[in-house]
Amino acid sequence: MSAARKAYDIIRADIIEGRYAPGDRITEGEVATTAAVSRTPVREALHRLEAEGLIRFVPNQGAFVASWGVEEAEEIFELRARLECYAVELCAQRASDAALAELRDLAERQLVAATERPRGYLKKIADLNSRFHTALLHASNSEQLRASMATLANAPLVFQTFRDYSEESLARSARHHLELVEALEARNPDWAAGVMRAHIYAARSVFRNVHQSRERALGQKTA
Amino acid sequence: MSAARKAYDIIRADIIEGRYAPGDRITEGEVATTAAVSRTPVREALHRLEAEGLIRFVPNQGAFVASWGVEEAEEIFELRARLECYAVELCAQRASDAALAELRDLAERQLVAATERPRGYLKKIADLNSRFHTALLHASNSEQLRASMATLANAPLVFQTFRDYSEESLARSARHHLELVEALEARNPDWAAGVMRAHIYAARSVFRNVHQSRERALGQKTA
DNA sequence: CCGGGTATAATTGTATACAATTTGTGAAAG
DNA sequence: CTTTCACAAATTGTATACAATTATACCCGG
Repeated sequence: MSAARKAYDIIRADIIEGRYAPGDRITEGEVATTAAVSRTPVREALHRLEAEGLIRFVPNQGAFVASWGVEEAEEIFELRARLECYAVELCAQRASDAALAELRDLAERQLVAATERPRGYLKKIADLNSRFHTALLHASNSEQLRASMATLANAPLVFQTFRDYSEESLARSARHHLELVEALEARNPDWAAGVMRAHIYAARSVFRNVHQSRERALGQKTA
Repeated sequence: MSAARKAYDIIRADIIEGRYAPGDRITEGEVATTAAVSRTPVREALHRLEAEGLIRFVPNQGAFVASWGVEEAEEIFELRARLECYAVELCAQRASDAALAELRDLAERQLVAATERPRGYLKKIADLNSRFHTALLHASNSEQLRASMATLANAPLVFQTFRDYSEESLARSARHHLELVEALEARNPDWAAGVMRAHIYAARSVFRNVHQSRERALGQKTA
């Protein structure tokens, strides 16, 4: 594995898993030491992460972990709704049978995990969910779309909220995926887009509820 | 100006203005020489351009100028339709009066240029058009949207097709901009989005016609 | 004449060294 | 005691040097 990739993986994991807090400054030297590579590939990784929206660069000051307000989160959901709907429309026209089979497999395993809830099922669901959306994007086979979506691959947003999903919401999310596959197998772009819209807006609704709960909790704490 | 920015500007201009053909390989050393900087900032610029979709990286082989088929062009128009519609919806809610005034000014000047056609009006229209869409994006005030659109800032597509616009198409494009401003001033997101959709799909139509003409011309040539 | 393989050259990937800018500290003046 | 200026430490930005990988050219065998 290349040194740049190594640095990228480490920094990304540190951000997503919360070892860097939003707004934190990431110094190149520190990462270079922990990753046991030089600063050059670290800079490369940081710039890539900036393009993906996980960090922001300030000239001559370095990299800071991006922080989203609730407003920006709403925008991300809106953008995902529009772009992923387009993705599934393309999929309905283009996806190979093999790709559809893979999507079905992922969706079915996610539904099993969501209903049977084995040990560590939350992590498993998050992983399957991520792979499902990635596979979808891949099956849409559009380089331009992939590039646009890359900036929204804000896994933190999805990842962090997953543990706040109710059991029913988790199952519904998995069922959305399954219905989406059905729509794709039927080669019906409108159906697929409709399911995807519902999927994203349902996720936004969960996010809003969680956020409001947190706000209330904070309000009581400070009061 | 930083060396990285310098290299970025040079490479980008070389691609957009056709000095690099699609599929061409860009070697770091060559750029470093012409830009009079070291390879380090050149690599940085290349990676940024990759994020913006203008070039593609192959590991251990370097950077290649991206090439779009007609299929990819269609995708870019689709993506622009969806993203810019969202942009104007945000604008209708958020844009300051000053921003609206600037947009109106740009649109009016474009209409004048399109109807009176002074010397060098094509370049002027291209410039005003570009500034209009940039101002729109800025007024929408969404960092996430800006990042997503950056990957589609494929000026080559817009720039090259402008000289193929008929006089009527040029005027219509300018009128679209004016009506869009009117919709924004009325704070009506649906109206604004509708105008934008029409605007983009009209542009796509022109592109298709031009493309088909070119195809025919090529067909006769080779026949 | 053509295909394969090896050696050489060119290019990318990485590390290190240096320059430029910023930030933090501390002492002196008010 | 606070503020301001200067200096020092730290960090980013860039250049250069080196290692690893890939492309090319040439020679040899068929």
